[in-house]
Amino acid sequence: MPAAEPAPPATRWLDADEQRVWRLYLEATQLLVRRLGSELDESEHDLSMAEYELLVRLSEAPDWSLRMSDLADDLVHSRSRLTHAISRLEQRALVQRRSCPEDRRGVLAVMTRAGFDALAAAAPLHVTGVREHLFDQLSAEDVAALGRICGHLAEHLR
Amino acid sequence: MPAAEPAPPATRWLDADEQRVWRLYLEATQLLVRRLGSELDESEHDLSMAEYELLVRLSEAPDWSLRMSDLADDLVHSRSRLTHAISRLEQRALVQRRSCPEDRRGVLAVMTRAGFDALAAAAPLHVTGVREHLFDQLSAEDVAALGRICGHLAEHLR
DNA sequence: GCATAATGGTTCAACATTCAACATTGTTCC
DNA sequence: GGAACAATGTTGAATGTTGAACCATTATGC
Repeated sequence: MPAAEPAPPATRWLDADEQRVWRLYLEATQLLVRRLGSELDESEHDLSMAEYELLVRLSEAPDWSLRMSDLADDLVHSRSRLTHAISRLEQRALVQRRSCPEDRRGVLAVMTRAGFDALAAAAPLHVTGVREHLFDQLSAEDVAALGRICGHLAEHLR
Repeated sequence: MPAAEPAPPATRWLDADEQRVWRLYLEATQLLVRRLGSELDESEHDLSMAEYELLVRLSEAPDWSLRMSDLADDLVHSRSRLTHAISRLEQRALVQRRSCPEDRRGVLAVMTRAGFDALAAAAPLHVTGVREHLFDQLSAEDVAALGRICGHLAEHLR
């Protein structure tokens, strides 16, 4: 007689409340990024939210430059996605590629002056959106809770 | 003399703490959906997370059927996106289209038995992921807070 | 040293999403 | 009843994303 499969542990289903929270989380997140995205889109600034975030990271880095893979990890993007995104920004002269001195496999993404200007031009609109649609909707306690929660989740998932 | 432009209200920038929360929120969310997506992807179940969510909504609807636009709104997807997604699922016979009796503009998406089976097969894995990566990481208070927070945000954005 | 493995990044093709244009049906209001 | 308008879905093209295969370089083990 063949050995029986070990019984898989019973699934711990979500109760009604957990389902509600999970769906609200997905819905709120989708609505938020869609709203911020369309506000940017309808403006004269020709940046997507992903491009905005990318330029923000570069703007904070020494020499406005970061290794491709660091940037990808920061943004939680695949390597491939970052390659394409940087190529598009490079076409538009908002970013340049430079080879990395220490590691000849490496590539540095360097924001140009034009990149900085584009970021600076879009920043007021975008930040206003984040404030209006996120922080203005929440009490100080809830903002603190959101930080704590996302910190836990990110730490677990990283 | 031409009238001066009214001065735009000064941007209320994010302070360091708000920036931290905002980035953690984006990072945690990306990490979470990426993780859940890849767990589904690596399994034998041939469903993306978006397809899973779509089938879930249908599974809860009377007759396993919903109007296209209701489904799109539920999922916070564009009409076009839903059209394409349903077409792909229809190719795979997991969903069917039927015309809507009351409104001849309308189209009903109806889940098939095969669709239900695919959903049921994938559910234990996916639900286990949501529990493990989300609910198991948070205290009961934080889960409640997350629900409250996302409820506020969604209500404001809807 | 040299073979092997691991890392960094790009490429290509498949796939998914968006946007604008369109066709059809419903609604409003005169 | 008919004209304008709104709502529902679809289409096709452009764009963005993914995952696997790939090349070049660096690290590791013997």
